[in-house]
Amino acid sequence: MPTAYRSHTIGQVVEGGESLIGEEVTIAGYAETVRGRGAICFLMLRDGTGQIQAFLKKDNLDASLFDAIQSATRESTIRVTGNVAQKRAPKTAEGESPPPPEFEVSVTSGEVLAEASAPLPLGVTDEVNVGLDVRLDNRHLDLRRSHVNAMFQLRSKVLEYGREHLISEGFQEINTPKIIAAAAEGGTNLFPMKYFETDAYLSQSPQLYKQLAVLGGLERVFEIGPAFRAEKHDTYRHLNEFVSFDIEGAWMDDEDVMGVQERMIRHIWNEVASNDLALIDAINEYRASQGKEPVSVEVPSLPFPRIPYCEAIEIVKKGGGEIEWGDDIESHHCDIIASKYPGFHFIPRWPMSMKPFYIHHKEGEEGSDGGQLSRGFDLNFGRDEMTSGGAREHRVEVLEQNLKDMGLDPADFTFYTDGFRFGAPPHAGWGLGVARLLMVLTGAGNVREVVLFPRDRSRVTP
RNA sequence: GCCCCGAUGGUGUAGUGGCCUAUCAUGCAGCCCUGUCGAGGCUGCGACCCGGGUUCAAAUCCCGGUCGGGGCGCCA
Repeated sequence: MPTAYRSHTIGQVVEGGESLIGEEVTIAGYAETVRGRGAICFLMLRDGTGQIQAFLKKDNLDASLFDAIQSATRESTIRVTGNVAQKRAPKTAEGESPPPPEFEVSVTSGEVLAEASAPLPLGVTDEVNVGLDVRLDNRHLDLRRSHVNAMFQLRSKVLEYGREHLISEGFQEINTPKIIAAAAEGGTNLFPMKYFETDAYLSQSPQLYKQLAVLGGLERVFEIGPAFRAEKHDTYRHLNEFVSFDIEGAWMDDEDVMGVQERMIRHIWNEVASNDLALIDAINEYRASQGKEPVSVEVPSLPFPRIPYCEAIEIVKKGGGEIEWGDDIESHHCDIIASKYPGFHFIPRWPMSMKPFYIHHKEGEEGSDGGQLSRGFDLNFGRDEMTSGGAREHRVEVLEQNLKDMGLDPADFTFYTDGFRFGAPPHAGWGLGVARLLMVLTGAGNVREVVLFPRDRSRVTP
């Protein structure tokens, strides 16, 4: 649709050039390069949909406008009006076949909308590398780089396809509070805040609230929302504010929700592979310039491998890792497992002692040393954990015992446990780190790459 | 919280006590050329994180600070 500033997007002119030849269009964008200092001038304009060359001839337009555009700095925003024409073919080396026809706009009028300061804090099209910190300090410019832009377009697609899939399985979208009164789950540090005269915290997870929604009869719910953890970690995969893709479903167990998850991930990969490979190409073009292997969207087959905790421990032991039943499976252990299962894989049936109080267990399900197993699971991709989930405890007396066993006071959780006193459906769910999934899809080596304005231990701005 | 590493023009880098009035690329400014197209050619501009110390001499060695990177822990 035309807007006040343009009749066409650049993408429309690039793709529909043939049928637009001779037609007058108005386009607007960032000046990627401005070449020519004489009687003619080439302006490469870029908007969110593509890029195109605008051709300016001094004879064809107002002299002061010609000078203004010709001397415009890179990344200035410019609007031009002119006729679409086929570009003259570039010189090609002998034997090379000429490239397909391209189009340009032969400018007759226009306007410099906003001049960019020079020099730029980071080059949008420069070949030189830029450090992540400089990029994040200037995210507004970093985002103009095509592969970065592509990553965030993919992020939107991942959320869209994920939503789409869950809705198709009967899930409803909810929103839970991010300001909470008490330590919701324990186990992690929360950011304290003042809520008027009361002490409050930023929510670490929608866990307890999405369960209450299910207990209330909403049956199947999901939420895409922020979670906050006041942990001083400093790694490529942790942030203190992250977006979590959460689901919870009544009358389901751990195996049921693993099924939801693997189908959702397959759907996302499937849709990206059929609709969005241009975005992957933009990323791969950049990766090639950095000497990196291209990423490919390989739709995973179902079911994902299930490697129960006990078996995972054995794999780690056989692989030379030092680990005992009851230990957490750490990153270097995951490397051993990942060498056998490089893609997505579930690790179900963790020891109950390692899982939160709300995870369900079945009496009699025991590990090799007799320890109680839980119905909690993780989803990993390679060495990285994507998801934590499980069947939830729906028996209020067990729930209260679990709280006590973990050193928590049931009296602090009545807002939650009261939800179980009047009939509670067995239910299950999971939380998936959106950015971690995106790291897999885009090949990003750092979670900060795929988060617009990441919040880590030392960064609260921009 | 622990371990390791780093900080040089706007950006990315070279540099291992004197060869540094500091390299290269990119950028920026100007000129030339040009229907260019990763345009090209020429000229110029621009930097050693901060504070102490060692030394005849410090970008370089030492101490402290600040900021950053990698790994671990913990987790999504």
